[in-house]
Amino acid sequence: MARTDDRFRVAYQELLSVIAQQPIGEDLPPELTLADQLSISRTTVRAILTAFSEAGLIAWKGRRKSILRMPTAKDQLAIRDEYLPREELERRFLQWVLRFDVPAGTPLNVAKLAKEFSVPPHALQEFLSGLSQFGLVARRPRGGWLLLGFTAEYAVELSEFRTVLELNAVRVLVHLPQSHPIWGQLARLEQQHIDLAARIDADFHEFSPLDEAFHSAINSVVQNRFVKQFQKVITLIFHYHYQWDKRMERDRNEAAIREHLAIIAALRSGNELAAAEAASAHLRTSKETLLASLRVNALIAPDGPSVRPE
Amino acid sequence: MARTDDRFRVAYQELLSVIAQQPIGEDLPPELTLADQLSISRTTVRAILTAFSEAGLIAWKGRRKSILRMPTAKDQLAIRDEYLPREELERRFLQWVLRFDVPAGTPLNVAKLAKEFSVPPHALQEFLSGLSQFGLVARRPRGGWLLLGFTAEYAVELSEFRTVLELNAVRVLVHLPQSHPIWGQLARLEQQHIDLAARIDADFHEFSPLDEAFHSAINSVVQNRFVKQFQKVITLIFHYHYQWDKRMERDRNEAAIREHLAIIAALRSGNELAAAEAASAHLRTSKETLLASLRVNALIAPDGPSVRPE
DNA sequence: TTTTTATTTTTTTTATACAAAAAACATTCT
DNA sequence: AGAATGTTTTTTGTATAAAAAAAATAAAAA
Repeated sequence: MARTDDRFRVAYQELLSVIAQQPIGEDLPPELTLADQLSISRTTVRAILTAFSEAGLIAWKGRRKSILRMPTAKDQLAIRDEYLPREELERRFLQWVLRFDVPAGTPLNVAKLAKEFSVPPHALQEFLSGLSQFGLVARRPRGGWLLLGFTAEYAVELSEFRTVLELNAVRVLVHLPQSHPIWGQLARLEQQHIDLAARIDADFHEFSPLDEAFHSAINSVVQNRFVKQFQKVITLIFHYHYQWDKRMERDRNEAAIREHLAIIAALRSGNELAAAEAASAHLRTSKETLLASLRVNALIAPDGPSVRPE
Repeated sequence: MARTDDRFRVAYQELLSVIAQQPIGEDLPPELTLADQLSISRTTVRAILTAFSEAGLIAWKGRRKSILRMPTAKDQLAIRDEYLPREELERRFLQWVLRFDVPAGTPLNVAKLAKEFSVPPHALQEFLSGLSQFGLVARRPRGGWLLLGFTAEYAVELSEFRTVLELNAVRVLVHLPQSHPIWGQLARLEQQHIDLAARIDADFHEFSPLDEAFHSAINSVVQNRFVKQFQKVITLIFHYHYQWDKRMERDRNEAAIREHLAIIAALRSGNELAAAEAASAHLRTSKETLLASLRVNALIAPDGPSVRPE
């Protein structure tokens, strides 16, 4: 039919709670002010005010909008959340792709998938179009979409690309002056690594967020929109896979902590080659881990969506 | 209404010309064979055959489809080409963005633009969504799209990203064995550079394609889908800008040829550092040229939609 | 039994309609 | 005059419809 009135409903509820916190008889600010506060257009503000007026919540005449009574349960407006927000779709779809490694070349049915993920079909279409930039899906020559899937080759190329970007960041970082905030950050991270290493037997699962913090700190010294773009996918994919492969997690994490500490030390030494070598070594292990987790996942989930390790 | 029958019309014309080249009385191959030949589904083949049969072109009964008469001018079907193919849209849109450097933050009207570029609105929507990955456009918080535009910062970040990728390629290339085909390719390119240098006064515009060939040869040694993805945008943007800025074209090209030759020599020496340094120097000039062309373009194209004293 | 055709069912693609929301414009009140 | 409101016009997002094309299935002929 027409576009949803979700925006109206959300703003309605918001304004309702504003009214609830004010005394009866108080005047509301001008429409434009309300529009700014609620981040909506004046049109929508007026729609809400009309609704309030009809409900007897306010007396609206000219530029006076005085509160007549406190809102009750009856004034509440149900907010339908049939549709997922874009980010949630992204998360869910990637999870779907990465979890059951769907065979490369599976055709996707847009209408069905849209229902499954509870988004309008065109939203999914657009989302797929975005994903095709990352090579996870592709448009079929005669219409429709193909899921290219998260294959071993994909993982290898992603790892290599990650290495290129991160080594570049390391090369930049190593020459930054002592006054740069990154050094303080690294010192804090170093301490956290040492702390965790001391109690690794008990708390080895605390490593995952620390890993993410470490790598994102290193990459933060490169201010480049293209790099950031990819960083998003890279962290997402590495992070997901990390969560599954539970074999040897303790040992793996302990080893990674040592590698991280080696990188920090090398960075501090100011020796570009040494730093690059330390980072390179760590990224190599990381790549191997990713590939191993792919293989394991292929073994434990060989038949369709039935096996959910959640 | 419904989807267009462009596919039908194109295939119709194609099959018509096939018939025209065969004697009367000849039988056409099975539907599936025709479908494969024309790259369409059997359904569409049958639709065409039905049309031919009704026009008295063929006698179609069971699995016999014999040609009754030669096609005449009346049998021709007009092919409407109202819509641009995707690639053409991409080319045109980028040209539009890059040419009139539209101020950053201009809102885009999807419906109008779709008409202007003669594509269905949703095709443009999808295209914009793809472009947003490259940071040229962005979705507005409250609906609609913003053209972020090709700003100087964008150019700088793009150049830097290009440098990261290309230096990586150089570092890989320098260690490749003599038997690798890239060395032969480089030798041929070197010769072409020397040739062009000798007649630079007359033929300096021949440099542009040579430049593209040179850089794409270097990058070809990195087989990575993410790298290739970006290579596309990078070459496109650099190439466009290269074409406009005609100031000092001869001198610029001559200098670039020298730099290219220096890179080739350094690569051949097998010295990674020297090669990286040579490439780095060239990419620096290239970045400067791009930035200069941006400034010039802002000066020489002060009419049209671009005059905005900001 | 295999190949080819006939028929039916899905799926994709486009157009259109329409309400919601935003934006632009005109008017009124302080 | 300037701020706020009332009114009108654009634009956008979603649903629906419908045709085209593809895919799947059943039937028939070689």
